[in-house]
This record gives sequence, C-alpha cells and structure tokens, in this order.
Amino acid sequence: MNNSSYIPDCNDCSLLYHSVFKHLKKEELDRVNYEKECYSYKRGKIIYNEGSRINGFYCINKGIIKIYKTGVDGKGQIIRFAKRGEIIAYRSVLSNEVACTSAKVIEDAVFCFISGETLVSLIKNNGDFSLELIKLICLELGEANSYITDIAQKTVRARLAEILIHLKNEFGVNDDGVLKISLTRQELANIVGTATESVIRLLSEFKTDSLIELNGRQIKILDEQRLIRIVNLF
Amino acid sequence: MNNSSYIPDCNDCSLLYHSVFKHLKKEELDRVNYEKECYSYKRGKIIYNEGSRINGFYCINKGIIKIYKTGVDGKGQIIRFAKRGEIIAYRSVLSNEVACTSAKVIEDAVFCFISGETLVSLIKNNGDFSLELIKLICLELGEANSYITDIAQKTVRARLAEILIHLKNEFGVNDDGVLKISLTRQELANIVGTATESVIRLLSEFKTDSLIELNGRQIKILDEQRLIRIVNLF
DNA sequence: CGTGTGATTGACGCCTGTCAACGTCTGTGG
DNA sequence: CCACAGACGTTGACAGGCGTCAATCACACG
Repeated sequence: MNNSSYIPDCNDCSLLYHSVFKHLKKEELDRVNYEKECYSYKRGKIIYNEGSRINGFYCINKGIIKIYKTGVDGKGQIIRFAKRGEIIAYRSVLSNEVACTSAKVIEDAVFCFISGETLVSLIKNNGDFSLELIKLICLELGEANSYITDIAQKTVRARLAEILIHLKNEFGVNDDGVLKISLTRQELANIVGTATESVIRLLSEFKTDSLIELNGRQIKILDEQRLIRIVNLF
Repeated sequence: MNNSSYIPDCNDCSLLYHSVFKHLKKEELDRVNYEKECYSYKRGKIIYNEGSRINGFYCINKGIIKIYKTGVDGKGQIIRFAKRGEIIAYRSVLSNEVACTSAKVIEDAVFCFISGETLVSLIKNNGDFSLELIKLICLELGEANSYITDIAQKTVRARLAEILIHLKNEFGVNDDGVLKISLTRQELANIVGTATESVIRLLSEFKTDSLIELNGRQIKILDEQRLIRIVNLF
C-alpha cells in the first residue's frame, strides 16, 4: 500500500542520515525497502493514538512528528519529537503493549511503516543492528531520565529557557536566526508541562529582557548565554 | 575478585526470578557465571556515581538499590529502584557514556558485576537475549514517559499517593501490612520530586484521614481505594 | 552525654494554575 | 465582499499549593 506522492528509498534514509538502519546488510535493507508502506501526512494528522495496538513501527523520512501522552483532564504532555531518519512506535511493538503515546504530524511529513515481525527478525538475526537499536533506546531513556529531574526540580521559567535552547539544537535555525520548528503556545506549554498562559507571560518577559525576539510563532534566540544562565538558576 | 560472603549462582537468578538472562544458552550463562565479580554492600554504600565511567553492569541478587540523579542545588531525584533479578548501569555501558545516575544501596544488597564486553557479545550473538533486553529497556522507557506526564501534571499530593501504591505493588507488604521497603522522608520526597516538609505534611494528612498508618518509617496502607481516588483527582 | 541525623511543625511568601475577558487571524460560507 | 465561527494569543485578577527558613523534638550511637 502506498499513500505517498513519492516513495522514499531506504538507502537514502540509512546511508545519508545515520539512522538505526545503517548496520543492515544489503539484503536486509532490500527486504525493508520492498516491504515498507509509505505515507504522506499534513500537519495535524494523527499517525497513531494512545491505547491503539500497532503491529509495526514508523521511520520518518521528512517532517516533524510530536509524540505525546494525554494526562490529567485531557491535557497533553509532549514526550519528544521525531524527525528525518528517526523511528517511532517501536516501543509498543517490542514490549507487546498497546501504544502508550499518540503521534501527530506538526510539520508535513513523509514516513514509512514497517511490520513488527520484520523488526523482531532483524533484531534476532543481526547483532550489530540490535546493538545499534539498543543504543538508540538507551539514549532516549537517558533523556527521559534527565527530563524527570528537570521537571521535578526546575522552575517553569528555567524549563522554558531550556526547551528553547533544546529546540535550537535539535532543529536548528533559519538564515534569519529564527527557530526552524514552529510550535503553538499550547504545544510549548505541553513540552514544559505548564499552562499556556504561563508560557505566554514568560516568553514576553524573555522578550522584554532582550533574550529572544517574537513574531507570532517565530522565535529568535538573541542571547543564548543569558538563557543558559536562567536554565541553571535556582 | 570477590567481596561477598557467598557467591550467588547465576542459575538461581536467571531461572528462578525471570531475569533478562533467561534466554541465555547453557554455555553463555556459564561464561557469565564464571566471569562475574560479586559484592556485598550494606545500606548507604554507593555502587557507582554519576559522571563515572563504568565498563560493565550489575545484576542484583539481593537487597534494594536506588538509582538517582543529582539535580539543582545538589537535590536528588530518584529515578527508579532495582531489586533481585534486575540489572542496573547497562545504559551507560551500551550508549558508551559516563553514568548519568548514581546507585546507592538502601537495603543490604548482594550483586554481581559483569563486563560490558560480555554484554555486547551476548547481544551480538544471541538474538533472543537481545530481544529480551530490548523489551526490558522499552518497559523502563515507558515507565519514564508515564512519570514525566505525572510529575508535570499531577499535584504533589496525588503523586505521593501514587508512589505509596506503587511501592506496595513493587515491593509488597509484611504480614502486618506494612510496606516492605523502608524509606526516609527525604527519599520519599526525592521520588515524588518535592520538599521533605511537604511529604511529612501530606503523610500526616493521609494519616488523619485514615488512609495510612504511620510508625516512623513504617507505612501501612489502610484504604487503597481512597488513595487511588486521590491519584486520579485533579 | 554530646553529636548528628532524621522527623515535625509553624510562619511566610511567591510561583504558577485557573478563570475570564478580549484581541487577532484565518478560513468558510452565504 | 462581508459576516461569522473557531482556533490561537494576550492580559489581568486572584487564590492557593508548595517551597523555604527556622526552631524544636526524637532517637541512635560512639
């Protein structure tokens, strides 16, 4: 099945973008490339929902996906983002549980679906791939642990400053210095774990203090050093 | 090297307690069993420190270990506990980074050290083991993600109630209904992500409301249903 | 018996969430 | 072309949860 205007070639993903597939043997990659189903989704479209059973995982070829949980009172909590070369939903398949997160496109995306059996088969038969995948998951786990400490101990102000820097590092900036990723105030709040109003107020403060420049959803970091100082403040 | 009064046999760990090693072949397990170094630590002793380089991982044979990060102002954040049959420190070895957490014994423990090379070798050569290990890490990742949502959205009160129930489920209760795991107020605070005084005040409240019974560090859950209601309150 | 660690309680204040009102922008349909 | 709805952004008022500081108590241990 194919839902995409063009079909990405796995060789691009794996070789050019250092994805987890870089250790696959030629025939394994061919199998993945042959078997995969491709999709092209616009911003706002949901890839999978919390609680649903997924029998495979997705590899992002283009765009940005937000992975989030729905918590108390329906409020969302963004766990992480996924972009080109990264994989999502592997956790549910491997631990054989229903999805514990939802995934929504926030920047028009192209991505491929690969079955869980294929993933398990690759893990069982290719030790280098296994090791690479484990490293990847361990990395994600380490980040999650750091975030727990942050969110439990730092003020909303510090966390927001941290997120801005993090977004710059992960997604980069345009020629004019504006963060490439575009998020609503509510989405920012759902990363930081606070109320939309708080994000707005703090962004305004940052602007007043000449730390950032605001133009709607466009955010430009003016003084990264002072922002970092805020992150480490307590 | 051996620091322990007795040397645990890996066959006990793996077969009796469903550890991640259950899929090892006889000769692999023998290798681990032969190579491992055993230690016996009392409460309070540190197994490894955040920032140190570890070239192996530990398998817990007895006791309870707390895994924690040191955050803002030296305040600790407990990430998880490890008990019999569980493994710790594998993340650092596999992602080839320095440890991002510290590990301290909170109930007299016996545990074994196994080198990172052995772990990598097992992963590369035994697909079933790899898969099992991945499932384990995915489980931990899922829990971390849930905790991020909790800590970001729930009140301290709800989180404390949740932790009490969690501790009961993970470590069980004695014949008299008292939680088996014994924690200081500060340790409880470091799980929940709050101040020691807040934990004390809330525990007192719970006691006043006949939800729990307190006797120093001994905590007995009297009304689990109402505690659960507090968890889901908002 | 002095010392130290942990537990408790009270006072105080600020950060932050909630509620409400209003402005802005975009797309849609008449 | 305009009216309208709906999503998003902004600002102000307000209360209360929770962190911080400080003093005191309890208990174990050398």
